[in-house]
Amino acid sequence: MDKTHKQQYFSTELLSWYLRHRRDLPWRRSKNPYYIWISEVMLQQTRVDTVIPYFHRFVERFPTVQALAEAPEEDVLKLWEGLGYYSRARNLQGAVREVHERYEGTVPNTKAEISSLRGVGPYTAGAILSIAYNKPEPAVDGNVMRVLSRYFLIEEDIMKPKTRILMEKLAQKLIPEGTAGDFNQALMELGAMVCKPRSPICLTCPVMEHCAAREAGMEEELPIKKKAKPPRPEWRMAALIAGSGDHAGKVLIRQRPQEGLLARMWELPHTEVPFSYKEAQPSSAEAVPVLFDLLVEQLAEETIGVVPERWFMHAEHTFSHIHWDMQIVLCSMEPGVLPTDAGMLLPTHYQWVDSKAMEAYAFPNVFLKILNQYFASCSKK
DNA sequence: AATACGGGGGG
DNA sequence: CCCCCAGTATT
Repeated sequence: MDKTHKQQYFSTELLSWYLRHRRDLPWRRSKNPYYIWISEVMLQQTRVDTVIPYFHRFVERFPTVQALAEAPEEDVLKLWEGLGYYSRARNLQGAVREVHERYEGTVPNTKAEISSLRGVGPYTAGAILSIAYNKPEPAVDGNVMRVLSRYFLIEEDIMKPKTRILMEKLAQKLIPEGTAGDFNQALMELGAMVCKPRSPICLTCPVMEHCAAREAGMEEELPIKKKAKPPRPEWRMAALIAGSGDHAGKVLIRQRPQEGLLARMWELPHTEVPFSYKEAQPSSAEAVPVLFDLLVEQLAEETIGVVPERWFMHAEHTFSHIHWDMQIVLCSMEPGVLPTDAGMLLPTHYQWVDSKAMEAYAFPNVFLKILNQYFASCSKK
C-alpha cells in the first residue's frame, strides 16, 4: 500500500466514523466563532467534562463579543474560578476587546489576524479557522499528535516544538477537501474516545487496519514524550483572620499581585516558610511558635497586626511546577494596632468577607476549599 | 529550548 | 502515586 493511499484511507474512514459517532457537545451546536473561540480556550490543557459547566455559565453571562468586552475583569475571573490557568481568562477578554474595537465584533478569519490575538496560539488559531470558518488549517493538540504518531509510527519526541511543526504539516495534508472543521474534530475525537493515552480501544478504531503502531505492537509505547520535571516543594503558613465587632463572622482575604502565579486572584494572607525551618514543619503546627512568629512578622510588614490563636488545618496543593504544603492558623486581629471598623488603614488589596461576600471574589481552588471548610465549621457551632 | 502557568481524573 | 490532558507566553 503506497503512502498516498494510506493517507487517503485514513482521512476517509476517520471522517466517516466521526460523522456517525461524534459526541453532542455544547459548542458543537453552533458555528458562532465567538462560542468556538471560548470553548477552545477553555479546552486548553483541560478536559471536556470539566469545561462543559463553565462553558454554559460563561456564554450565558457573556453571550456576545460586546458583552464580554464590556464586562469587569473581576466578573470574568470569577466565572473562570477553579478552571485554572487564569491568564487564559484575562487574555481572552483582552483579545475580545480588540475584536470588539478593531474588527467591529467579528472574529477575524485569517491566520495572521487571528494569531495576533492574545492567548491564540497555533492550535487555537487552527481550531477556530477550521471549525468556525471551515478553512483548511491544521489544529494539532495532544490528541492529534498521539493519533498521528501511532498511525504513522512517528517516534519524534512530541514535547519538541519541531515535532509539532512536523505534525501540522502532516495534519494539513490529511484534510479532505471542504471538510476541515469536521476532520480536525474527528482527529481529536478519536484521540479522546478510542486512541486514548493508555489502553487504546483498537478493536473499535475505524483505521486500525492500517495503523503502523498497531502492526508493530507499539500502540502503548507511542507517542514518545520526555518526562516533565517534578514540581518543586514549598512550605507555606496561612492565616485565617477572624473579624470581630463590625466584622464578626468574616475573615480577612488578600488580592494577589497583578502578574505571576494566580495573578489578581484572592487568597488567605500567607507567607512562605524557608526550608531552614526544617525541624519545624510538623503535620500540626501547634507546638511551633516560631512559625507563628514568622507569619506575624510577615503580615506586620503589610500593616496587618494579628495574634495567632490555634492551628486549624493542613492543606496540600500541586500546580504544574510547584507543590504547596500549607499550614493554616486561626488568628484574631491585634487590638489597638489597627482599626477593626470601616476598613480604615486596611490596604485596598485586603477585604473582609463572609461566605456570601466571597461570591464577589475569585479564589484559586486551594483557598476555596479552606474557606468553605472554615465557614462550615463556624455554622456547625 | 526551557520554564511559568492550574487543576482534576484515572490506572 | 504517577501520568495525562482540546496550549500559550516569556525568556
